[in-house]
Amino acid sequence: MALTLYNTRTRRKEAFQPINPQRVTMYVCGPTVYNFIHIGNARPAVVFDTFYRLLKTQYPEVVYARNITDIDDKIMKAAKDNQESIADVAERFTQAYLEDMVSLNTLKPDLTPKATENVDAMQAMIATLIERGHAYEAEGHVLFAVESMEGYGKLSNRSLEDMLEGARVEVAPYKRYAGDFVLWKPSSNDEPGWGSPWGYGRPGWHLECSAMIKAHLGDQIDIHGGGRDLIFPHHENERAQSCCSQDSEEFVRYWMHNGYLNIDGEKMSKSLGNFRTVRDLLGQYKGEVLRFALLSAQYRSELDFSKALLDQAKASLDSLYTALKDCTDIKPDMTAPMDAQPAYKALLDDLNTPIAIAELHQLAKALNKADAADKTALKGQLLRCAELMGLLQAEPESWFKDSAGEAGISADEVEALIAERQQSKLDKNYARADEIREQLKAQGVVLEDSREGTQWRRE
RNA sequence: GGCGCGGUGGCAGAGUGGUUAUGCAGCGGACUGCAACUCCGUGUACGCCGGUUCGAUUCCGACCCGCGCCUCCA
Repeated sequence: MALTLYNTRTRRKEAFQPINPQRVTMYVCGPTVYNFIHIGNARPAVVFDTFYRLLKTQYPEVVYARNITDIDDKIMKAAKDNQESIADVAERFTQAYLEDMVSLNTLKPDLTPKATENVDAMQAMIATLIERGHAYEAEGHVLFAVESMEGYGKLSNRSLEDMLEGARVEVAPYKRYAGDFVLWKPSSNDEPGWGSPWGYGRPGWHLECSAMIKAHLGDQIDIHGGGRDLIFPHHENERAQSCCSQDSEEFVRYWMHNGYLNIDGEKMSKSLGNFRTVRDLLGQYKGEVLRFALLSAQYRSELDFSKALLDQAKASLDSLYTALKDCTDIKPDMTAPMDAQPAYKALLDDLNTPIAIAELHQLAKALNKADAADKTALKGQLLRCAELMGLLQAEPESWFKDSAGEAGISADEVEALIAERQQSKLDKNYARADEIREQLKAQGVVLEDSREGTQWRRE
């Protein structure tokens, strides 16, 4: 089965052909740790995690790196505002991020490089760029000279003239050319920094990814991912740094960018302030619900974030888990080949998760209707297809009985009321039985009677 | 000003030059003490106007509307 994906650089879908089929490399831009991540930040984490899972089914080794930007002016500001050290702020939000990633059921990347641990590699790259005539020093800064690179702007599909025409930024006086960007900038004594041939200072934002890719993955990688808003300037500049510091026209084979998460039709962003943190949402919804919602649209599309979206995600998962709950005693066959699975094929086509999810529903429906003999295979197919998307990995029992956020009525209390209701039913006291049903319903607990007894679940 | 994306049934969201997913919600039915779950049935929607075509939601052109990047941002 061939994997195809949309390459931002060429602006079309291409068959995926890794540089080395024995070892596929993928780098995704992680967070700048100055705050909790918002649900929009979670989208690339979930999308590329799914892509990572998919790649692992096709290649013997996949090396996935997702960085942590732990030195940045925004972190410095947060530290100042909170009267905390920069290291403490970075550490605190790094831990929070990793916890959020666990809640969203993302696999741990193979590498999680931190900017502050790779300053040497960054300085080495700066030195090379200066040596090769692509960078220059000015007033304590080192700047990348964009005019020195043929093809600058190729990734984001824009020309230097066009960019400057619409420019809304003031041009620093020490720049030779308005579009030049910072590789190294000076720090004052009370600011964090490192000694360097260009003075005490700190790296520019774009540099860390270039340097860490080179240091940890090599001169060329297969896939580089991130949100659409990183295409320019971040990835354009990364490309400039990497390509110009070595003799290669491209250092990334496939650039992949996810679309925005919107709120009321507008991009969710920290600067607009219209965001919801993952942390906050986890108080009301399980991580799997958030994950499902993020995968309910194809990754390049915009996705409108709303309560309705999450409620629908929850309802869909309830329906899928119901199918699993009803065959808890069936041992799934997890060995059948995946190649023919429609859900798998859909994912191989540029990660078409909406179709893959639709196929999950088809499998669940087939499972509900199947004879006992067929359930083993169908349950296995459902679980394996879902696993590719990081879904349906919980026990149905806990899915339905664990509460999402604040604990409501306890399981023991529910069981006690069910017992009382059972007795009421035996006594033909249906009024009391219905009263208990209503009482539990009001507390978010639904009862389901069957021949085998009464089951319950939280809504 | 430059570059780019999108407008699909009540909502979400795929897809296709002709047989028009999927989920949620709704409606009818089976099942049920009641209910839930499940199952069965039920919805010809593709912004507007032209063009190409035997046939367009799908291709081409104009238009309208929304959004994004060009500044930190996933």
